[in-house]
Amino acid sequence: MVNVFEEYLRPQVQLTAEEWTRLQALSSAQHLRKRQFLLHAGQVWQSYAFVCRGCLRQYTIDAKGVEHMLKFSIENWWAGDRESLVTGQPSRQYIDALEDTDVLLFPKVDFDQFAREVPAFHAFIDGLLGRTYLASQRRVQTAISADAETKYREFVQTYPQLALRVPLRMIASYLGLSAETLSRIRGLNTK
Amino acid sequence: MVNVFEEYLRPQVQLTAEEWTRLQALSSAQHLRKRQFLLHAGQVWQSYAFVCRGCLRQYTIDAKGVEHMLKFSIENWWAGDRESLVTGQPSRQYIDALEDTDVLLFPKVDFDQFAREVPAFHAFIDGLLGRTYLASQRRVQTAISADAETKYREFVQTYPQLALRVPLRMIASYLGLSAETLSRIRGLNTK
DNA sequence: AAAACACCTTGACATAAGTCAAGCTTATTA
DNA sequence: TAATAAGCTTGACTTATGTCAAGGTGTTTT
Repeated sequence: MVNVFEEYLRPQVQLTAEEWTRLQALSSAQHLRKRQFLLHAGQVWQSYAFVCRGCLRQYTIDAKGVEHMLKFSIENWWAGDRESLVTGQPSRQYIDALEDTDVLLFPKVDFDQFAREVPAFHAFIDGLLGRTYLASQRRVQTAISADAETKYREFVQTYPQLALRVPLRMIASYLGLSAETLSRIRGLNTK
Repeated sequence: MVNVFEEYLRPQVQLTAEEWTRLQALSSAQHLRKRQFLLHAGQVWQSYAFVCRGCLRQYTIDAKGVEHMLKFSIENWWAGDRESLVTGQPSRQYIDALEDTDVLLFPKVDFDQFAREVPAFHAFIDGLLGRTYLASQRRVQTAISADAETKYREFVQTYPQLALRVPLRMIASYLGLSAETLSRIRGLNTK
C-alpha cells in the first residue's frame, strides 16, 4: 500500500532515503469497506488522506436531506475536508467509500512539520494546492456559465476515469443537476 | 499608495526593515481609470496585483459574447489570473476597473524569489492561497446546491462591501443568474 | 444643458431543468 | 437462489429561471 504512494511521489519529489523513511513512518494505513465512512459531519478532520486503491466520495447533506457531491477521490488522489483541517472546527462534510478502499493517513501536525523541514516536499505540496485551486476555479466557471449538457461533457473530458466508475446520480449531484436530467442528456449523446 | 499595502501587510507578517524595503522596491504602482484594462484575453499574466484603492472586475467572455464575472477585487485584495501566471499560457480572462483604481504590481519572478528567501512571507502567501481556495470551494458548493435567492443572500452576507458597490448585473453574472432574476429577487427582499 | 449612456425594474412569454412516479436491470444480501 | 436494494431510464407535468422588450432614473459626456 505504501508502494502506491511511493510510485506516486518519487517522480515528483526528490527525497533522501532517510526523509522517505521518515515520511512513511508518519502514515497509517486504513482500509474502508464499501459504504464505510472516513469522515462524518460533526467530526474534526485532522489528517491528509491519500487514496491508494478504491474510490471515495465527499459530500454535504442539506436541510432537506439532499446530498451534494463535492469531490470524488480515486487512486493517487488526496481527500479530506480542508476547511475543518485548517480551522479546527467540526466538519459539515461526509466522506465515505464507493468501493472497498485503501487510504494512507498522515496526521496534520506531523505532515506539516515534515513539510516545514523538507523544502522540496513543501514546494510539492504548494504546487498541488495551487493546481487544486485552479481546478476549483474552473469548476466555478463552468457552474455559473454552462448549460447541463456542457457541464456533463466537460466532466467526462476532465475526469474520464470517474465518468465510468461513479454512479450517475452522484455525478449529477456533483454538477448541480438532477439525476433525471443527466440521464436524458446521456441519452442524446449516445444516439 | 505603498502605505495601504504596508498597513495591510504589517499586522500579518513580521518583516525586518531591510526586507520591507526590498519588497517595496519590487513593486510598481499603476493607476487605472474607470473602464481601463489591467489584463486582456490573449496576454500572459505575470504579476501579483494588490489593489490599494478602487475596484476591479475579472471575467471571461464566452462564444456568444456574454461576460461571466469571476471575481471582484477592492482595496486590500489581490487580483490576477493565476492560471496564466502558473502555466505561462495566454489568459482567457479580462480584468478592468469599475472605478478609478490604484494597483501595486509585483513581478512574479521577483515576488516568488522574495517568498523563497523570507519564510515568514512565504507562509503568509501560503495561508492566503489556502483561504482563497476555501472561498472557491464554498462558491462551488453554493453554485451547485442553492436557488437564486439563497445565492444572492449568501453573496450579500459574504461580501457586503461588494453588494453596495458593484452593478447588479455583474453580481448576477457572478452568481450565474440573469440580471432580471436578480432584480426580482431583490424586489421581494425589500418588501 | 442636451444628448447619450449605464443601470435597474417590470411585464409577457419561452424554456431548461426539476419533480414525481413507474418500470426495468443489475448488484447485493439473506 | 430468492429477495431486496441500487441504479438507470422514460413519461407526464410543474416550476424556476431565462429572454425579449419597454420605460424610468440617474450619470457621464460633449
